[in-house]
Amino acid sequence: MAEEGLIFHALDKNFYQQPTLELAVSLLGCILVKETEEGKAAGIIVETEAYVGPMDKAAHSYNNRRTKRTEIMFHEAGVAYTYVMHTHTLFNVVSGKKDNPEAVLIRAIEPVEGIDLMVKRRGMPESANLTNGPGKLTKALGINTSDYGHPLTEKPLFISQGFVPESISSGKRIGIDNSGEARDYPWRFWITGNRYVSRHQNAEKIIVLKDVRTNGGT
DNA sequence: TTCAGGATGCGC
DNA sequence: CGCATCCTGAAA
Repeated sequence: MAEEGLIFHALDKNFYQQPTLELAVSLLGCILVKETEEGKAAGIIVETEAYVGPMDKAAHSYNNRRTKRTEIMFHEAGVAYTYVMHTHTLFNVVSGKKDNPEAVLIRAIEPVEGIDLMVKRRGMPESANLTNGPGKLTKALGINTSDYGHPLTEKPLFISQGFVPESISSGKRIGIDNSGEARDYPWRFWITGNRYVSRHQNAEKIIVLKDVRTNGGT
């Protein structure tokens, strides 16, 4: 029940200084943590998508489009990019060098702490449905547009070192069918077989990483 | 499977 | 103003 007392340690700025596609992979297995007055909630990142700035028609920052909303994507890596789509908040990790508007969308997490709080916020019993989508996980964690621009190296919203996935799959991104050729880029990544992944899709490629990398570590 | 909800940006 | 969108839950 009460999985309390887990200690999370925020990854430092250097972690985010890797190319966006690599960061999207490295984030898998890391822990996303949000603390509020209601309590702490955290989950393992199990699904990501890369959005690679000016040359990616699916990115908000395509063609260096710079608006009040996309402004934070031009910031140096390691801050939060939140925005509202329809009635849901989506959470991205800004990546790339300063003035390179790139980001990684967090699409799903696996709860590890504060599950009761997530159940309460989502208004439904515990199941994979709690956090298996980009709009669902923000609601479960209490992430909203007030987190826009927040450095992910600091409380109350941060990313901690976590686990090293044994296998990562990649495929086309979700929900970007009107983005021309970018539609087919295999820039979606997920932990192979994880039950919190938002949608089933045949992997174009499976990378077995066990013993090949360390996760956010030294 | 379809569809509305309703924030945000952008073109007309 | 009208329309599209990195989505979700409910209805059919």
